[in-house]
Amino acid sequence: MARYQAGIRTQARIIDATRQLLGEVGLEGTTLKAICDRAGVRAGSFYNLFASKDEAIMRVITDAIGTVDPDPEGAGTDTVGDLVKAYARFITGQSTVARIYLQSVVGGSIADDALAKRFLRHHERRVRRFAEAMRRGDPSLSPEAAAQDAELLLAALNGLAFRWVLQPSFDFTGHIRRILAMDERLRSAGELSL
Amino acid sequence: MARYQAGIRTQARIIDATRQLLGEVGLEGTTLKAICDRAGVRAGSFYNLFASKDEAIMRVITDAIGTVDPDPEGAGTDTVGDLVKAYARFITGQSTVARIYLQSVVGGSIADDALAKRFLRHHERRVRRFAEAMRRGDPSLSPEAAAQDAELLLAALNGLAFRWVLQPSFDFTGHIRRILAMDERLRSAGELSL
DNA sequence: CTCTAATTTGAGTATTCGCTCCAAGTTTTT
DNA sequence: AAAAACTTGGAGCGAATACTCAAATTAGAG
Repeated sequence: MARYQAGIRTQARIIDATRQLLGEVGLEGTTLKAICDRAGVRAGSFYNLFASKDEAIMRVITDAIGTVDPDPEGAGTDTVGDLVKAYARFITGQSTVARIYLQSVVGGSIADDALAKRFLRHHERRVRRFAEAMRRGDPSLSPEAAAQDAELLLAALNGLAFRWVLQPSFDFTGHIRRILAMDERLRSAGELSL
Repeated sequence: MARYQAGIRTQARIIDATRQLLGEVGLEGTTLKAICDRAGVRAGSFYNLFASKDEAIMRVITDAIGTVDPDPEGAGTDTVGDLVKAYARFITGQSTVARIYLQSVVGGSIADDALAKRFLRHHERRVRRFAEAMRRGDPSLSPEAAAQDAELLLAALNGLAFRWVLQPSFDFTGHIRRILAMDERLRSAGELSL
């Protein structure tokens, strides 16, 4: 949409404002007026550059999801522990986006199908990474079993993130460490999956 | 508020309508008008019996949470497997409430502190149940370790529920069975926690 | 420099929301 | 029979929402 420098800069200001607001006041506080006020722009300008409010919000979310992809090159040398740590960093570092992510999935307020599918693809990519790392750690693991174990481990991680949203004082990183220690123990013990 | 039969019946109709709507159109579709239309009541009557729309919604949620409490007597003979099964039944049977539950925790739209605290208490009670069952299965487990393991197991269960909301075709019960099998294996193997 | 198109403005619109108030009538309890 | 609770029907408030549009301004390609 934007072709001139002015438009491009304005777009960037709007995205920045949207990102800030999502972090500060959440999804429901991020109104059009709030975005425009913070970006220093009238509603007319906004709609000259964006088709809808949701478009701006989706841009923020998808941008954030894209940037937190661990090991985007997929070098294939990560251990399960590395991936768990990367996940924990995502949650604690980008707690805003994490919350929005949970919120969008569960709420359905923004969740048009496109976004839901995107989240799903993101999740599946992550499952694949985890499964590959698991098989590197234990080559005897079948691809199917690894995928299921990965799904389960990620469920636990998401559940801990959820728990953290429910109670910010919850010791999220402590439980992550616990998972890491368990992974360590299991690997040295061999056999038992997950 | 309601003291006469008429008021009590109307209250029940309103609660029913609210519950149905939450299931059919979600939190954001459950407007005052929708509730009143379905209950066959004018707004004036509604506010004669409820202080606010949120009060009605909170009643539905807290009622639902109360009814799904497994083993309300707390007989103390459940195994971890029983509790996992009970949880799975809660999710698959009361998926509406489960979704609202996740939504309320994560969304903050209804989440006044009272409701958040209630959810937290509910979760903590569940953690306690799980931890007790774990210690019955393995008396050598310290209370602290059991509590942490319970927290982790519940995180995994919540994560699976979340995953199911994200993709309704997800094999939720299959993964639950997987957890049950894992629990079985670990118990026969002794030692390793969770 | 000029002309076109992108951009911005400022003042809207239309709708929905939760909620209030009231007068009049009905039902239930005391 | 009196009092209290309840319902109706409606009008309407104030605030918020996402969004629109004509006109003015500005940027940039030629």
